[in-house]
Amino acid sequence: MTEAARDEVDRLVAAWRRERPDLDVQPLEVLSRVTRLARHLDRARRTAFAEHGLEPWEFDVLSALRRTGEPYQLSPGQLLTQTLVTSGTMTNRIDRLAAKELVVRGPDPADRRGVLVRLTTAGRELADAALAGLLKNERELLAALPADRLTTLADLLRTLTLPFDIAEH
Amino acid sequence: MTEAARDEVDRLVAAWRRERPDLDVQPLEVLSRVTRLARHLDRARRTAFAEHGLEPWEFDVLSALRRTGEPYQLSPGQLLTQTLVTSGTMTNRIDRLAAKELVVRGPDPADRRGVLVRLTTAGRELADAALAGLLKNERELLAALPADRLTTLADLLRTLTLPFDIAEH
DNA sequence: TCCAATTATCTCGATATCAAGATACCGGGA
DNA sequence: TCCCGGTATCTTGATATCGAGATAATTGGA
Repeated sequence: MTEAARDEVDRLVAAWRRERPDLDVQPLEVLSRVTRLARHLDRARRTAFAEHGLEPWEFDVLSALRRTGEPYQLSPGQLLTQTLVTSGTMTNRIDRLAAKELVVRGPDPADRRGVLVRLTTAGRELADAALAGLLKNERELLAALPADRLTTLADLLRTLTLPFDIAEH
Repeated sequence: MTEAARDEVDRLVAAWRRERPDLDVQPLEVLSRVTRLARHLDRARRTAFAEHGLEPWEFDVLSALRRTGEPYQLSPGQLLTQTLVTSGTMTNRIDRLAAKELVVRGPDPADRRGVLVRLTTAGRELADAALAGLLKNERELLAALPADRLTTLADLLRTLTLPFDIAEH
């Protein structure tokens, strides 16, 4: 640990230790980094998707449908739990994606309250192209760590996300 | 690995492996978890801060000023780099915090283009109270991991955030 | 069969955010 | 001294998001 560079969170934590030496601010070492990294990732993704004329939120929805497999359809409610947005937001998103003809909305034959959102061919192709670009981009961001360290990191993060994912059934 | 529970990202990755076995989706194991965890954290923080009548964005700004130490003031530009928002957003935030008399805006004696944002006494007290609540809350979220694992996690995350923090000087 | 509680989706108003451009000021060089 | 690129902040217009409530259909029990 002789010459590892300090990041913004190191500075943040040092500042708190100086100002509030009475508090244990260790949680920030992990959680502030998670928040800040997510923010940076958002920006990086925005640029990556722009090559395909897509916004991050559009990819969120299209990719959820794409990885479901044939016939590439889900209810708005299922899309909610995967994308962590509210129902009003999802309605709005589906409207806009339908206007671009990347998805179509159809009735659910089994439940007349329900709706099924299905990927069009154009939507599927776009999702596939954008995914390839995303993975290429993210692989570069992760190149700083060897594969076994990435596995460790993924495992540690899973421990933290698990309670949330269980809480929502 | 006999009975560890699967989280939402495990399902997501499994779905991609089934649909696109030709792609290496390992990056998602790390980065999707970061994004989703950040989202969950946002919500948890929102609830924690609500006890003090604060929004997360308000704490972002107040805490940056608080940890700077006496006289608790920074320029809008310095606040930008710490909170990762755009300048228009920061102007708006300062306006609203000033309206609630949690900060005051004053001229920078050394640069007439500049502005200095300073915490009021009410702002400082609120920041201190909210920080204590935040740490209590986040410690619970991290209780699932022992201290040495948290250190490992923080180190791994630092490796990923470092390039971003360096890029912006 | 009927009713109440639950579920699924959508509507609407308020608001925070971003991107791009405007304004004002600084500092160095000719 | 004058200019000019660079810097600091603010303004504006467009837009995505949230939260709360509305609507409609389902389910299970009396």
